[in-house]
Amino acid sequence: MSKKPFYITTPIYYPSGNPHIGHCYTTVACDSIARFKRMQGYDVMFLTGTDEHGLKIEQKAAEKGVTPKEFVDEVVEKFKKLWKYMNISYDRYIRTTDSYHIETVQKIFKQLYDKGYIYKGEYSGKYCTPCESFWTDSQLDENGCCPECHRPVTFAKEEAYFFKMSPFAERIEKLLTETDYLRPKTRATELVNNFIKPGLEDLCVSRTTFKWGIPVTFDEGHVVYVWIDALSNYISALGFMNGEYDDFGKFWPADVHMVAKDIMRFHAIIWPAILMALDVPLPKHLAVHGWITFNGEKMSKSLGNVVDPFVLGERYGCDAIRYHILREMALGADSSFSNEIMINRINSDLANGLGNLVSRTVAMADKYFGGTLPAERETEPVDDDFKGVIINTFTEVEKYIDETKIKQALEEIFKAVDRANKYIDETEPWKLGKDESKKTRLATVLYNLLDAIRIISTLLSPFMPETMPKVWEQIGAEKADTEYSKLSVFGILPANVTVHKGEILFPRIDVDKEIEELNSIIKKNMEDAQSGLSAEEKGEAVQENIELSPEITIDDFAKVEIRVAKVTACEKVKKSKKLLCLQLDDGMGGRQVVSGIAQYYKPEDLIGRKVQLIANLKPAKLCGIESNGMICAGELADGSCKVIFVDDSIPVGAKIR
RNA sequence: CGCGGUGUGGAGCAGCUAGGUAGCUCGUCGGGCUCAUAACCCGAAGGUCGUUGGUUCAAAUCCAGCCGCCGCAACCA
Repeated sequence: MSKKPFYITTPIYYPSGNPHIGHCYTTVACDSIARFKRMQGYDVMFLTGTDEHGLKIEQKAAEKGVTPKEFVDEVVEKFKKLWKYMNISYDRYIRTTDSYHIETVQKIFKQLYDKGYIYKGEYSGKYCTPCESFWTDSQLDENGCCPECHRPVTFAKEEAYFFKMSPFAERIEKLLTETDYLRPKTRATELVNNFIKPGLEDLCVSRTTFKWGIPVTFDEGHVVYVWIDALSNYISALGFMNGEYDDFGKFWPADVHMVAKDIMRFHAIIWPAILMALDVPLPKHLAVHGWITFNGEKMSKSLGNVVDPFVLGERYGCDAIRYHILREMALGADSSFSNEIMINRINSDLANGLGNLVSRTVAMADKYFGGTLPAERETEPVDDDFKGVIINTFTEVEKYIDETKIKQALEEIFKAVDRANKYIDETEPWKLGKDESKKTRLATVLYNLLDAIRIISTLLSPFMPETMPKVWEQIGAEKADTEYSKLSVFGILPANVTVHKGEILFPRIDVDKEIEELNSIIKKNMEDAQSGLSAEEKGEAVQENIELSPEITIDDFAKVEIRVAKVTACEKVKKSKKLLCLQLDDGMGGRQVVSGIAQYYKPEDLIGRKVQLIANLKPAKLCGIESNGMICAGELADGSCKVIFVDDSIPVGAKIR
């Protein structure tokens, strides 16, 4: 009987920086499912990897003065190191710089071209030279200017290849709304309304503005842009259109692609479209999860709250980290990673619940029987309910795993832990231990507990692969006792099982003390990050600017008219997150300016203050509101900005030069 | 009138599709127990289920309006 295949993937991560806890999230989840499926007897292919092309990598490498390949090689090693540390059992690691992947991408590109799904297009008048970017008609702003820098676009005859999306719109809509491809399905309407109903736009799939990518074979100068390059890793890794592997027939279509919500769109719309164009079956499920937030805030390097997985692992063990991540993860929703929640979870579930259960059970077997139970039994009615609950756990967990609901699966397992702790209270083994005539009953109770722990720990082993073997050692379970087929049967451990008292599995953590220490680590990281950032980035930014901005003459400068203006009124632009609408007294009758600083200033912070106004800037509309000029602000390293206020002694309308 | 989601005891959530005693985890308080990692077990307190109105014998659950929060789109002139 051949094993049934199961194919699960993480996204391929973009190695422009070091891996962090966010990367762990998806990967640990996939790893757990992969391990579970292996335990169930599936032939599992678990794929992860890195998406190594693109402009950003090219730039980062240039900053460091190394080649792009050298740059990614280094980061990839860090990813692999982290996965090893987190016990990630991937079967294959794909790098988009691997030659076989390049081969596949080039062939896919060519095939889609030959089939007519990819065509060569031109941007006539839709190229922004300073941004080196192409824009489609609908991307341009109200004035037909570049949506990034809002300078006029040129009629440069840049050419690019496009992938036709529209032929697949209907099928994709059905895929999203009528099948259970998307998990959770709640976001399907959002996708359909935002992207499919307005009409799917053709996708730009090649670039000529950077070199670090897979060359288009039949058109020199063009490089395959991210979509086809990155997404097709899921099939190139199986040997689709390349000679490296021969697993496509076996493992495709994928059972689960797991991704975070920010790249849901690409996997929900673009990837199916590419596959449809290739006439290849679609993957079965796309499991989307949220982001890790830290104390309620989105994780961000500039905030310094990026948790280093290695630091956490050192402190609590990587299984505890894995458990917390998995236990908090809900499909679709964000999950919090505050120190307090994490520590409390580790304490209550792992230390007090599971760890203590193992500890007290083994300790009693040790204390009352010297470690080895006598084989005689004496059952009582209370045992039946207990055994029933434990055995039932298996069915529930299996069901949840098939639905990619890891959180619920873990909840189910820990219900069993609670039930076992309660069983100890029901049976009061410490009383039995004092009565010589009840030794047989006592042995029965302890045996039931040990066998329950056998089931619980086996079910948990895909999630906490490092610790569960230690449990087996303690309860005297042999490898054969922990087989999947024995999870639904009670009484697998030998009747005269011998326990081995061992180390504490999950030490209880002193919450207050620990949080204090973590906070100081975070604080230190933040300081390091800030000093590191500002030194590094400032230096580089200055250099870059000198290189990038061409020299201008005094005449050029004279074209810019900067004047002092006073903010007379200010309000937030409704329905916009970033915009403030300012009324300015410019000494020329007043004007209205819209500025993207709402995240940093409240309207009342600005009213009455004097600012620098670029007075002769061409008017534009933002969110439908007219803006006549702009006010000057300084940009900080973290992307925020500070308005440059003017000394009150300078009169309104004064020209700055 | 851009699109979608969400608002439930101190915190985090389930319940809402198929209306009918409001449930779970953590926390708090009280009790029990002592095998165990100050762990475990039992019990209690604590909720106008965002708000207003409607449908109904009956609404957290259906409908409409309003308010708040989040996401997407848009948006840093």
